[in-house]
Parts: sequence; C-alpha cells; structure tokens
Amino acid sequence: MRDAERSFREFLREKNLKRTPERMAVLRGVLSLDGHFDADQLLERVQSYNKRISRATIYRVLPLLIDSGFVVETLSARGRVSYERSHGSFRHGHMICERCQEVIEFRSERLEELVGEICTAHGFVENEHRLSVRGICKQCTDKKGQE
Amino acid sequence: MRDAERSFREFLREKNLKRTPERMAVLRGVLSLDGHFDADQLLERVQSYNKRISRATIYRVLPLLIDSGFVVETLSARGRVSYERSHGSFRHGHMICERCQEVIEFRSERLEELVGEICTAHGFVENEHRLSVRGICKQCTDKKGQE
DNA sequence: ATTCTTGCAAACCCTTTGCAAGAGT
DNA sequence: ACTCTTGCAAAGGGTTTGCAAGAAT
Repeated sequence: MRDAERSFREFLREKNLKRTPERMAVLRGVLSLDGHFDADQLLERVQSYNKRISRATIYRVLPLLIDSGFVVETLSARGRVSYERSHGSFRHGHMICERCQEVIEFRSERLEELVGEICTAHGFVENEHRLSVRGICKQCTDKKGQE
Repeated sequence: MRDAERSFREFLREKNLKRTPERMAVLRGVLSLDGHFDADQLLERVQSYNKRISRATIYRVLPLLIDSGFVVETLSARGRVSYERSHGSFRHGHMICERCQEVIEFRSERLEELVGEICTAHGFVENEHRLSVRGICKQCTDKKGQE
C-alpha cells in the first residue's frame, strides 16, 4: 500500500501530473476493493473517505490507474465494462457461468508460464493478461441434472 | 454457412422465437465479418443486404447470437465493447499493444488443452474461452530502441 | 387469429467535457 | 504566478425501449 502510493506518485511525476488528495483517494479506493468493481462502486468507496470527491474525478483518475498498471478493464455480464485491481492481486483467470452469471476465479502456474512462452515467441512484452472462460458451472450442471 | 443457419434456426425454435429474414440477415452479417466488429460495422454490413434493417434490430439480435454461441463479446481499446464471431473461427488469443493498439491474434494448441484441464478440474463445462494479453508489440519495442 | 418482431424515435444511462473556482508546484 | 485539477451540470454517444404497424406461425 505504501509501495503502491509511492509507485503511483512516481508515475504522476513522470507524466508531469500533480499529486492531489483526490487522486490518492481513488488509488486507495482501488486498493481496498477486491475483485471486480464498476465506476459506481469505486465512487462509493472513495466517497466514504471524502464525500466531496465527484464522479467526474473517478472517471478522470481511472485511466491514470489503468496506464500505471494498477487497474485493468474486464468484461462482465452483458456488455458491461468493469474494472479490477491489478497490482497486488495475484494473477488469475475467470470462469463465467452463462446460466447463473457467477464468476469463479482460478489460478494456474502452468498457464502463466505458457503465456510467457507464447509472448516471447512473438517478441511481445507482456504487461498483463486475462483469461476468461464462458460455460456452465458445476452447481448449474448439477441442478440441471436433477430437473 | 448452411450449417450455421440450420443451427441458428434450431436455436430459435427451441426458444420459441420466430425465424425472420432480419434475424437471418444479421447472422449472415456476422458470418461474413472476420475479426472484431462493433454494432455499427455489423449494421452497415447487414444493411448492404437489406437497407431497411434497423439499428434496433441489430441490438436485439446480437444477444440471441451470443446466447446461441455465434458471437462473443470482447474488450477492445479504452472501455469499448466489441464483438467477434465465434463459430467457425478458430480459437485464438489476442495480444493488444498498449502503444499502437494493434491486435495480434495467436493460437496455441497447448493452451487449449491446458484450459480444458483447468475447467475439468473445476467441474466447469467450457463453451468458449478468450485470452488477451496486454503489453508492447515487437514493432513498438524495436522503434523505442531506435529513439 | 394470435403472438412475435420490426422500425421509428424517444428515453436511458454511463461517460465525457466546458467552465469557473480552487489547489499544487 | 502559473498551470493543472476539481466539481458541477450539461452534453455526448452508444444501447434500450414503448408503440403501432407488419410478419410469422
């Protein structure tokens, strides 16, 4: 968290952007949220620190957090874009159940390695990757069987 | 193509939806488009078959094509959702260059297998998966080096 | 005949933006 | 001092929806 702050300040300095309490509060909000969140949820969290921070600020800071690698965009149900903390949260993929919309996170060391190899083979420098699998979760399959 | 039509009709029948020329035209549009496209591009293509088909119809048919597995949603640059044909196009991942926004497609047999294994381990029945890697492409890395 | 689907245009909703006041360097 | 950032509220732009006319079954 201290590290994150320092690293974000560094990013701001490099880009000649100012370190404001609002920006730091949004960073703090992101760090405090686990899993997926949308702009509204982030706003709510950030406003719990400082009620005066506006929705516009959330939308203005989010791109900075994406550029600096703290946040990644993800796709949640039905065309909605949401966000996810990137730094500090371990890498994982998502399994999204098309029946109940549940999002199951998983992790695979072999997957990380494999992706690394594929990137190297293409001369691509990886920053981040996301794997999402769509299908039917165990619960729903079981339920279906009982019908 | 014939297969796709048949399969989509089957899907419509199962859902008690009617087979209309408009719906079939949107399917045809999707099948004719390679790679990513957004609602507008699809509309344009579909209107080249039948000018009277409206934007609303595109938006109404797209979810059907997603549910029936012909189309998947993907995330393109800066929070924009786009679509991609699913049936008939081989499975692949995307490498998205954060500098030039180029999308490079790749394919890996080992990756397919690995994902299959992971799903099995979770009792998850896979329909489709997407891997996207963000980073810097070879061209941009090379260019950067020359500066 | 009845029910579903379409096109139109208005409504929606999330995101972006212009502006004047305020904060950071 | 100068420039950047913020909040507000209005604008924007893609997506959704109510409705009456028109197809599909």
